[in-house]
Amino acid sequence: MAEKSKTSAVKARLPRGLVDRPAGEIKAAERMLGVIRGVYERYGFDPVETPLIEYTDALGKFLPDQDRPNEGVFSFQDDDEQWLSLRYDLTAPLARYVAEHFDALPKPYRSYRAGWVFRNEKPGPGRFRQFMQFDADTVGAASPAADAEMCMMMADTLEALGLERGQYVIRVNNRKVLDGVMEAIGLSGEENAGRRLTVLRAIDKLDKFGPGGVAALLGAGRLDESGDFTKGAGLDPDGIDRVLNFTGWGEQGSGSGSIAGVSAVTLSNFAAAVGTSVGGAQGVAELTEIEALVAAAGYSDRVRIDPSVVRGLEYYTGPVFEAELLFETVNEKGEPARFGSVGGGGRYDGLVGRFRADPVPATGFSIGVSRLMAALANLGKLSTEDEVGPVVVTVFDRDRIADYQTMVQRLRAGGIRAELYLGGSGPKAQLKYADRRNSPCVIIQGSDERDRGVVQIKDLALGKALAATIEDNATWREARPAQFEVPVDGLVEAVRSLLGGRP
RNA sequence: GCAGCUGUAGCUCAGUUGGUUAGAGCGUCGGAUUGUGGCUCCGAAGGUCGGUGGUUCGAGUCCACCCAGCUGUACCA
Repeated sequence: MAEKSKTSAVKARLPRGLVDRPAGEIKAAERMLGVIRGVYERYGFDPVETPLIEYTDALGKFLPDQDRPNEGVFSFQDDDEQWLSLRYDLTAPLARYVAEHFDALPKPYRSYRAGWVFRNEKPGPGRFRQFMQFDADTVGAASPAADAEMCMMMADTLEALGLERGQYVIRVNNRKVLDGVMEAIGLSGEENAGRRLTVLRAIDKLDKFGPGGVAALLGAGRLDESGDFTKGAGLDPDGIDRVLNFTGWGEQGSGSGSIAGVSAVTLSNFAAAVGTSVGGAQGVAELTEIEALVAAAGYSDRVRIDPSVVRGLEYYTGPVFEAELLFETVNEKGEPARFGSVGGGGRYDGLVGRFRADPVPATGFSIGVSRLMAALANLGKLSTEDEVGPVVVTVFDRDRIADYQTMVQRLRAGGIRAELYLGGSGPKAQLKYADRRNSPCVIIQGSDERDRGVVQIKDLALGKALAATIEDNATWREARPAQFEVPVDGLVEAVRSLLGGRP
């Protein structure tokens, strides 16, 4: 008897933060991507694809001059010692692509792409190290009309996927306004760069900690439940008040708390909050124009100016957007949970310019496909049921595999998904196999049927329904529920009509 | 990175003050039924008890260190 060598066996295991995708999920995802693609195409965007791997320096903010690329990015060295990385978003590779083919592309250049991106960081619930994004970008258009279009297209996309109005909102802010406010409270200048970042991070944490927690982070700092202390921005009480009021979480009536007609109120609030800041005033002007375009197109109920949107701290230079789902749901533990952000974007006027002498304005939006898919599944807007399997032609007589194979080919030629049972087990196991494959029916031809020139067709779904009323196995087998026979020549037609009667 | 919690069969878990051969349910496979998927019944396979070292006559159980996972937090293009 051969010893099983357990110690030498490689353990089958998936690296953490990564997931396998079974058939049902892949098919559901394909349907969903098809819907998104349809909307983007209708808006006049064209597909473009770039590789999963880029030179590390092309990906952006990461140090060409350090010998080790930043953590958070999967990187390795080519045989010529150059650093390569897996892309961590789709925007930086697009900027590289546009810069490399700048003269050949029509400007403004409008494109979309779906693809896997990778982040080498700690995974969490709903956060993976490989996930899919679906982006659309307009490169070479400085007009706020390009930003407004992005927001409206996202709204259209979410509705095309089955979300109803009121279940989501596209929130819009402007990085220049945020900078203007900080300038107004005395945080301008190089020496305050760190504190500005802390303030932005604090604002971004509203959904997690609420206004009280944000106030703590703006001031001295915050102690979390585990006893960990996060150092704050160190603003004085007046500065904290002004930031909170600006965001609308203080006593002011604007901002994320209200819904109808807020944008106009928020904008006037902004104008006051940025004070004399030139950049801030410019940001307010851009938002005002976006708001006017959105209103004119009838999207004011879905696209809203909101001071709490911060987004990527590094490369956005103007308007920033975020698509947020508003409905509550329950997680697997039965606790109420919110899906929150399922996508975002903004204007990144500096990104293409890193590769060229002259700046190139650009704006785009990115959808987190996996997260949005989870939300849609939760809402029942995405069918994740098992697909109907193939018709299985069973092998009751090992010597006549060629005959069975012929039946399979006839079914396939008739446009029916079908397969020959290729295992080595007996009839019982074959039926069990077909059941697990979720086959609509199996084809049976033993010697009896062969002699009479017929085949048995067994409707598995109907049989399952009938089984509920039968208790003992002898009767169940005797009755052969939902099974009928047809002449061999009528096989394809009979299967087709059986399938046709299915929902 | 920091903090807390948890590691026993493929999965979910039980395992007494430290005591003989570590159990259950589900799942898997086989049989009852060699021409028929469900139900039922019978049976089988499946474990370095996360790892290493220590205490002890004796460790799944106690101690130390390490590893992994989960949760929170930091960071997040």
